Amino acid sequence: MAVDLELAPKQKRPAGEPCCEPVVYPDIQRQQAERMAAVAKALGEPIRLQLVDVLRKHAGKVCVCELVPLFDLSQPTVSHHLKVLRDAGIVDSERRGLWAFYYVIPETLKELSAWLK
Amino acid sequence: MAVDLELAPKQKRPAGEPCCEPVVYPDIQRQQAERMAAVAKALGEPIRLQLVDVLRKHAGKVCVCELVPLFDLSQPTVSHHLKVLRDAGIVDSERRGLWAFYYVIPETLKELSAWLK
DNA sequence: TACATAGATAGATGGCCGTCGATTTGGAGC
DNA sequence: GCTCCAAATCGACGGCCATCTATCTATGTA
Repeated sequence: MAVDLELAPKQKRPAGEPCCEPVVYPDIQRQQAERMAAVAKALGEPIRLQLVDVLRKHAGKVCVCELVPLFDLSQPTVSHHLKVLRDAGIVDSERRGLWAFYYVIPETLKELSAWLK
Repeated sequence: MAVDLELAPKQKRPAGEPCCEPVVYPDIQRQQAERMAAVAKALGEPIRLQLVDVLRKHAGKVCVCELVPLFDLSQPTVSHHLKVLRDAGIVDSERRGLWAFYYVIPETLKELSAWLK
């Protein structure tokens, strides 16, 4: 059984002892994982990922009034999801008169993409 | 106001009419977005992303009994999170005697990484 | 001024999900 | 058979979150 390269309990140990040496997991990695998890969480809702998908398909910025009819959801619900995406730093918005235009911030997605790779 | 390249309401329209032409959003893209959202959702919990982080730091496979003491969580909770990751196709496991060894399936992460890029 | 419209916010509701302790499963060894 | 142990599953609880309707804010127009 080739467990040499693997992280396995080191040996048989007396009952009552902890099962194995704790693996080190540095705080820096922990913090970055938490940051990435926050971005992933925002993308974890199908509607939000679809919003991102639509937004980045357009070079410019997309009016909210174009986004709402794409989904079988109320306007406040879409507005809520856009806010979640904005709070996660995935999109940003810009107001022009009555209209609000949303656009993707590519760096945030790139950051997660790089972490996953 | 330069909205030429942007997705903006096309014109003033009579009251009562829908606010704008619906943007086309093909079902294929919708389906893939939903698949990617499922993966992102599984990664959206800090503990789960940390589990993935630990697993991929090791070339081989990691025993559950090594993972549990890394977090301030009960054994059933860690087991639950591992199951969520496995159901999403992000990790898989292999039993050897009393121990269970988990490992990352790199393709799934690559797929999401590519989608984000 | 008043009115209409786009989008954001507030508050309520229902369901999902993370967590736990208790129990079960299944393999190892006696 | 029996016991011990690692891991998974069960059942319950509590909090978070997606959704809605209703309302508010802000801007444009008459």
